[in-house]
Amino acid sequence: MRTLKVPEATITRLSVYSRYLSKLKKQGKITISSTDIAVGAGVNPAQVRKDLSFFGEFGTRGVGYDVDQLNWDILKILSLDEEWTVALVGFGHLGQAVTMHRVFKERGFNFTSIFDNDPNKIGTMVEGVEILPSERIEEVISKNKNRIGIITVPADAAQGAADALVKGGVQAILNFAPIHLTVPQEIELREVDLAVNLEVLTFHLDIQRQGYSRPLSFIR
Amino acid sequence: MRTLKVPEATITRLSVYSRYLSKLKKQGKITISSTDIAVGAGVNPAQVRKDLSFFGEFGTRGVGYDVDQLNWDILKILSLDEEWTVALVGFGHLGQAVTMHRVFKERGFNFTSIFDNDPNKIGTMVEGVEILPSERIEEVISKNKNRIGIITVPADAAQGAADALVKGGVQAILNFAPIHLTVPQEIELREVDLAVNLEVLTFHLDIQRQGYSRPLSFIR
DNA sequence: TAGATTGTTAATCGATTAACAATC
DNA sequence: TAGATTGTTAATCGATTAACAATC
Repeated sequence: MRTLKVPEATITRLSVYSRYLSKLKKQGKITISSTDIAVGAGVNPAQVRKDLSFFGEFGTRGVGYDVDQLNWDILKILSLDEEWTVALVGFGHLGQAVTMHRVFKERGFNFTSIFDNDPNKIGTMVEGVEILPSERIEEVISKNKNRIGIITVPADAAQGAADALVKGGVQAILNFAPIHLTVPQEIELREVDLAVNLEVLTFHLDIQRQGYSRPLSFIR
Repeated sequence: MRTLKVPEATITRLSVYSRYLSKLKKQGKITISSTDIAVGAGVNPAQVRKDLSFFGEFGTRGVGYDVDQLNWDILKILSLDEEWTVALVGFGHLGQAVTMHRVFKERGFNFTSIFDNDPNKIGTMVEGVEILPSERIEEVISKNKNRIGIITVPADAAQGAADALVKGGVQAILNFAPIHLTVPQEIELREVDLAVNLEVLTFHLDIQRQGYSRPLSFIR
């Protein structure tokens, strides 16, 4: 077994490259250079080649990469050559946004378990899936064999949702609630914080007022 | 003027610390150590102290930090001591999720311009704000003096939305569309990619199958 | 004074990028 | 062969963390 040290950032970029390649394919493009991928993804060309080099050789020197082939290779690396069934806890606005999000469908994610505690929502069908109360998370998740859980509940309910998901047997959690969750070591946890991203902007906008200069690395 | 090299990651963590401090304050906690902040934010204690050190000295040796004071100090650093008015383009599920999101209200963000091209939505009021067609972005943004724009339209409409926001005079853009946008250098751009975050999880879950080992830095 | 905890330096660690040989 | 572009090494750059003096 090869042992590689793949940076987390490499994985996120591979996902971006792949989506850009899908788009290029629709446009009928056959081959592409690392420079062009870099432009599409907003990164350095050397970065693109380095990222790919963790997983093998995918291009042809002097020529570039085959758009379709490279896309498939990356999808394979990301394990997107299989179908994934996902559980979602919290069918509020954010939960609805996630389940309906075009990009998740396009990339083969299937929401097979949906939970919410609103009595008006429980029992409702969402694209063939019944909304269930969160007390049934453990039971239903393990029945449906969901390996990934997405949390879109308010902050104060998020840890409870995570605990239930873990009990039900998920191996990975994507948390959108604005709170840091504690999960067992072996569970993959990824936290996406909407407010933080907005607050990084406010920091930068008033940077002159406060007299902090930006590091060179911020300059695009 | 002091010249500091503040890592982008420091800013995101400050935002997380601040939210955790708000929570602690509600719980009646008066002082806190860097170790406890670190636990709440899921980072290293040295990291917390280092992050703060870019901006000054906020604690008392041997004692710790005053919860409320530190929170205000961080809010000041992030420029959250002022009100921010925000423009949103795309009032689909994701746009609704963002405007309704509790955390944005709590942190003082005010959506004063909302755009969507759905004829059924145009003219509708959302908490006192009328939904307008996106051809009016430039005009309305500059009238409302929005400095920040949030993009929650589908990928193929995102660049157009960004261009209009820039023409209207926004200084920062938060992009949720799954595509890399091109904006003038002086515009702060932050891209939050929902699909990417899910695909990082699928990569990790099938890592054994493929035989890639995870770097030590991944181990929590 | 003893114990606790900050603020900061220096070491470590990791990620990005430039450069270039390999090769189509 | 000349031009183009990859794959990879080595250098650079930046971020994290350990350690400890300062000090409450």
